[in-house]
Amino acid sequence: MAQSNPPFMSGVPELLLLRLLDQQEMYGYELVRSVRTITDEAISLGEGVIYPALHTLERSGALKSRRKTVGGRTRVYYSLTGKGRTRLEKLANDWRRIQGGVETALETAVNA
Amino acid sequence: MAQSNPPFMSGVPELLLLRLLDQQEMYGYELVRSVRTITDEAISLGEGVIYPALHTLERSGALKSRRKTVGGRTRVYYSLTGKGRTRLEKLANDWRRIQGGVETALETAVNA
DNA sequence: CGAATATACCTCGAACTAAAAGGTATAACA
DNA sequence: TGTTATACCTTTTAGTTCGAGGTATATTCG
Repeated sequence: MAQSNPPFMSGVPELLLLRLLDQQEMYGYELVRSVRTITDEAISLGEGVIYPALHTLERSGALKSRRKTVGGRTRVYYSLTGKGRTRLEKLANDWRRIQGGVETALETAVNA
Repeated sequence: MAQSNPPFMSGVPELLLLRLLDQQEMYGYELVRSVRTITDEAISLGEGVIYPALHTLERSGALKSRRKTVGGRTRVYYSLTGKGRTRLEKLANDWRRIQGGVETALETAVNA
């Protein structure tokens, strides 16, 4: 019945968001730019990725939010919960494991 | 009309296959185990990923194949073409770029 | 003043990848 | 003889991300 695991490479957008929000609270529109900036332009996530991800993370209890009106515009600021911090640790470890695997593959000569 | 780019993280299975086949010709069933081995168990790709990927790569001209019968069993050996080598370079660069981006994000402190 | 751009939120549909399961067939081993 | 290992393959499903679109207010510039 094809009970599928998530693709092994996925979760990077989530990882980046959690990492950024672990350092300071931010709002969605700000995160769009911050992701691009902090990854040195290597990764660019559109609003169509960021907003749904934030909602999912909040629903899962990894983030909490509060609305704040600044100069007539409403912003939704997100920050990490304890659960979110745990999740961040897990995803960071997963990533490092994958990354190490790929690196080994790219650098190791296959000695038959 | 939603002409979507491939997800930015993808192409790792393809990268691993090209990398392995750049070193020596191999057949599908062998690659299933080699991927697991060379990535130090970090990445495991099933046959449902490997075989379709090989076919796609061959169709695109990155791989060429030859059949070889060994002990009553037919194996399809794949090896890189020039095009495949170019593709490997590209994917390896893409990967390093992404990897660097994530690493920076994980390690950089956000100084407001 | 009016128009264009920037800020800020959001959703929906399509595209793409990868996972799992299932299917065939031969050989080896117990 | 039956089970496990080798070796190929496809199809279905699930999951993620992408792009396009939609709303609304503020600012900037001609």
